[in-house]
Amino acid sequence: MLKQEGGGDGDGGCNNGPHICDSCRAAACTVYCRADSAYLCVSCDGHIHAANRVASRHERVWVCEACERAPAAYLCRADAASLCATCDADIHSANPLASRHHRVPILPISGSLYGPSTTQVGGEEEEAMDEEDEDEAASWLLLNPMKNSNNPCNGFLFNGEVDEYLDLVDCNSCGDHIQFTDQYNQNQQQQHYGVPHKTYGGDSVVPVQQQQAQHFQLGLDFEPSKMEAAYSYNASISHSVSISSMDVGVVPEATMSDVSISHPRPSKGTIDLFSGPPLQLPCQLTPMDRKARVLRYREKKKTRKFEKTIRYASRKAYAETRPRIKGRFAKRTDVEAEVDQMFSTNLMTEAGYGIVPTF
DNA sequence: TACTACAAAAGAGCCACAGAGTTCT
DNA sequence: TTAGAACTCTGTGGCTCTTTTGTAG
Repeated sequence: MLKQEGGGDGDGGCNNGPHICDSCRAAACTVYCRADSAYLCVSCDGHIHAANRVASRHERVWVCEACERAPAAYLCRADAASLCATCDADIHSANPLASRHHRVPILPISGSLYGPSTTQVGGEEEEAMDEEDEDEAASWLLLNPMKNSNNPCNGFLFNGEVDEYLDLVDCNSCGDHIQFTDQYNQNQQQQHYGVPHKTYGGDSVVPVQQQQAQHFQLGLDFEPSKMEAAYSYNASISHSVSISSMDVGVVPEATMSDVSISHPRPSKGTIDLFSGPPLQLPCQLTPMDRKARVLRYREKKKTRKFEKTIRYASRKAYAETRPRIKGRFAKRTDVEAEVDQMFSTNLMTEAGYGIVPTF
């Protein structure tokens, strides 16, 4: 397919952290300039390519939103994400639904990306999408944990419910939720390092998708000094929900990507934040902030997953073989227990380790 | 436009049991 | 202080029921 461009580190891969801006060497890059063969952050790109007319005509492409290490080659409309060839292949070959995502080759962008005179070649769609996303991102992100310091637990909604898409890291200090955050942190650790928190003799812990975990480590530290602490984003949604878009039918169609994230039906007893009068952003955002927010939002949107993770494959196996009455687990009869005993014995023999195989 | 009836979707809860974790002796 | 027993808690999947939302008349 597309040859990996640039490849500053020569790895061309998607397995390390985000590519650092070749100019300031501080922020994560957001665009790749072909003319300069350079990865640039929002700020440096703005400075460099607004310097003169020649520079402003440099063709740039967004950096892959998944790995942040290679120039994007395709735009996935369903995920509203720009992806490099490698990530595109990875993500969209993961399952049949993902493979149906409509993707289009990304066209280079030129001119000023962030000013009012944005002239993107074939970027109108992107721009329109930006607006949509910005609005939505504003809804999602307006409770900025950094800025809204009155309530240390502002990741939680008024009735104590967790808004799972807000950053939870800052809530560690909230005493009422220590138990939750402990669990969260455990899970986070587990996902972060791809190592089970503990190794169990019996229950074989299902390995967390390490590749995905890495994606979450990348974060979107556009302004490391300001944002890193708040947004060292690990995207652990909840203890029973994992976050891969690769192993689930996520956002199957373009419409889904819009519908599913926007205003999920509030469950009983929850407060619908979207139904009230329009909430105001806590402060005026700079274009850079907005861009960063949108990108961060997109990243979350992309990696969001509603399917639960099986932590204990053995329990799953037991549950599946367990007799049921109207969906409920039923007591085993002696005969069933015997048969089950035989079954598990055979399984142990075949597997060789006495551990229920993971799926 | 307001109301009613129905369908669809979503979420909660239930069940038994293996095994991890905690407390007690 | 350590070992073992006893107890408590957690997680697992499929079904049903309830609630909410959307649509048609």
